[in-house]
Amino acid sequence: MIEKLLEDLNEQQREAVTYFDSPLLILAGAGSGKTRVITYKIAYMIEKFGYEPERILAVTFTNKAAREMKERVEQLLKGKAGVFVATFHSFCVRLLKSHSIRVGYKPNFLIIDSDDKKNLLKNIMKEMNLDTDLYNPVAIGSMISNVKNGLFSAEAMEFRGYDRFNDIMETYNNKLREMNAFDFDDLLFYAKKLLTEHDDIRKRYSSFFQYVLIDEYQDTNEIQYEITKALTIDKGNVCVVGDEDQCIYTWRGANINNILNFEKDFPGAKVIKLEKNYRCSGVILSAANAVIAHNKIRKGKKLFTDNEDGEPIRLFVGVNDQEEAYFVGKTVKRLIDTEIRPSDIAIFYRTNAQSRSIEDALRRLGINYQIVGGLKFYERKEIKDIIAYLRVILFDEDRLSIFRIFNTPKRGLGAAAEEKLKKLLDEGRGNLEALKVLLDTAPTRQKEGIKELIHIIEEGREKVNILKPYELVRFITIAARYEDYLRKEYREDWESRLENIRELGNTLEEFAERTGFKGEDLFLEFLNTITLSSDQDEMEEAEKVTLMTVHASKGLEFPVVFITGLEEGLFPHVRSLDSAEQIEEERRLFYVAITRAKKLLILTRAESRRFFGTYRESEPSRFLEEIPPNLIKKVMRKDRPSTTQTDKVSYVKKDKKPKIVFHKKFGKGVVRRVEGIGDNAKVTAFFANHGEKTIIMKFLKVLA
DNA sequence: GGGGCAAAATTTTTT
DNA sequence: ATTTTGCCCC
Repeated sequence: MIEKLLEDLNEQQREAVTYFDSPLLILAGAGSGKTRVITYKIAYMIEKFGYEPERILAVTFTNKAAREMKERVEQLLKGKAGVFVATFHSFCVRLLKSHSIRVGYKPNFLIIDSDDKKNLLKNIMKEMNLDTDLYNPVAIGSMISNVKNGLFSAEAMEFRGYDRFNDIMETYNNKLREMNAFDFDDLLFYAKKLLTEHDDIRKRYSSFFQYVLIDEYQDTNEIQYEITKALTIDKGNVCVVGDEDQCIYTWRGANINNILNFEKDFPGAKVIKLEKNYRCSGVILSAANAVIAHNKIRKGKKLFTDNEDGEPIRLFVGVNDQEEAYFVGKTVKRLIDTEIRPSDIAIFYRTNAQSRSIEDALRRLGINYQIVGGLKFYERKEIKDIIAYLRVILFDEDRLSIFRIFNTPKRGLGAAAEEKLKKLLDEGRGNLEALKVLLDTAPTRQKEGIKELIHIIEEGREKVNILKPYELVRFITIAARYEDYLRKEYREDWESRLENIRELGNTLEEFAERTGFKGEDLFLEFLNTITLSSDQDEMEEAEKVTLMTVHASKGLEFPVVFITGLEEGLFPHVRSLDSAEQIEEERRLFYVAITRAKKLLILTRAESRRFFGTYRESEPSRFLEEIPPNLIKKVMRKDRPSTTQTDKVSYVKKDKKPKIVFHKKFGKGVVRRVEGIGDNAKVTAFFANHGEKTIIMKFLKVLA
């Protein structure tokens, strides 16, 4: 049966699937059927050689990709396969679950996100009385990350004038250890430590896994390389798949040399190039080839395709970013009005800040869209608050979360009380005990607030293994009077925030059903899973246009792609102009963007763009000149944006009859204004007995 | 301790 | 231009 499947493949793909004699590097050009090759290879191993699925390790870049790969293998094998598909981070978590004791951690560890990391560093540096100009928490955080990833030593930082760097990092690591918590880098760092410094562990896993596949190998860092090597160097049972032309994460430690030097690092390695592109139109592929040919740091591939040339690439130049956004919106609308589905369209930009003007334009034109990246569901304040309560209930030593909820909602506990709590915790007490001591010494007007907190923690701990997960969320919401707090602090959108908390409860229930975890374990697993969720993992499959940064678009494809902001200083970004290497990375980024497009590619730029409130002239991106002019058709300005474009509110059209809506509490109302679209639109309506109210659309019924 | 105001920061890309 | 932070006063 598997032999029959091989007939679907071209010669190079087939060779890539069936080759097992030595370590294998598959240089997979964009759209060359890489996922197909990996899934067929896994199916082939199982069918032909009888490999045990759970002893095949496949590492992907996102959880979404992992899920899809698993599904596709199971489709091929017509049944459950149980292949071990993970991201590097989730693989490391699995490893640490079993062996964390060896690196001085308990197995029920917590993973902290970058927000926690920032707060922790902020506290540490405040305590050390450091100049916040030089010692910026986020900057120091990324330096710590670089040190943990082996990019440079702590001494190098001290040499650069950060003479307290080592102290900060040590304190930071100690605090994490006291909290039994890992940051993102620690997961890789300690997993690598397990595999390289504990030979029994390395032997156990390298003999357990019959084969290891690593996808997106061009974006692996030093530590990930070491992990790969530790797992496979004995038997050479490894296949890495990647494309050096798509390496776009060197700034966070990805080492392009991992892929460039694979043959040196894995003796006897074989290299197979996949150069036939099945995704892009001829025109789009020619443009991509022409652009990437300007790079020097590469192994060199030349993609070709049997696809038709297709439509020319369009280029639009707007006077400013708003006109650019308006053009994008209008064009999207026209495409949707004809034959294209919204979910077939993606709009890319270099920096998150650019999304704003595009969003405004789409909203004004009534186009449904989703943003991949940006503020994630679990990063919303109300969600982080409730999660902090959960964490305090679960982890007595979680110092970050106790401070987050200490006076949220307000319960009369200010800076002085916080300072006292801090002292008590510094003396080595757990959260609960510290609060109890605090209660004894607190002035009368603070006692109630502290009692409330103690009650939530004690009661929560009793209930955590008894209540259903969403009931615990409800208990917290009620016990902390969180709904009152939302009503008071967020008059505009408290309802949708409360709805988000309910959604958190639902997600917990689903997670419980799907994974079978219960009680404390459930919450712990859930928290760690959401911390490791990527932007793409949160992507919806709804009928919406998708907006995202070029980085976030990695691995995806769309029939229609817009690449916006093609200007010097923006794309390539101004912070990447100092070196040839950085320019090459920007070019790879542009190459990634181009090759996401299947049928139609639309490029845009603006002659002037707003930065920090003031307009600045901008030159066309050098990358535009690298595309052969005969592939491009310039689009002329036609309809200008309306002169009232500063006005973000779209008023109800006058020629239409007034809409009447119904609300559970306020009754019938007449719509005055609508801001936004869909379920999340803010509707301002006049209610006979309650006056004008602004309500989220999903809480309203539209009456005929 | 919290509300109100002025000053300062914001924009690279993220697991 | 908008959002976040920091400071002052009640």
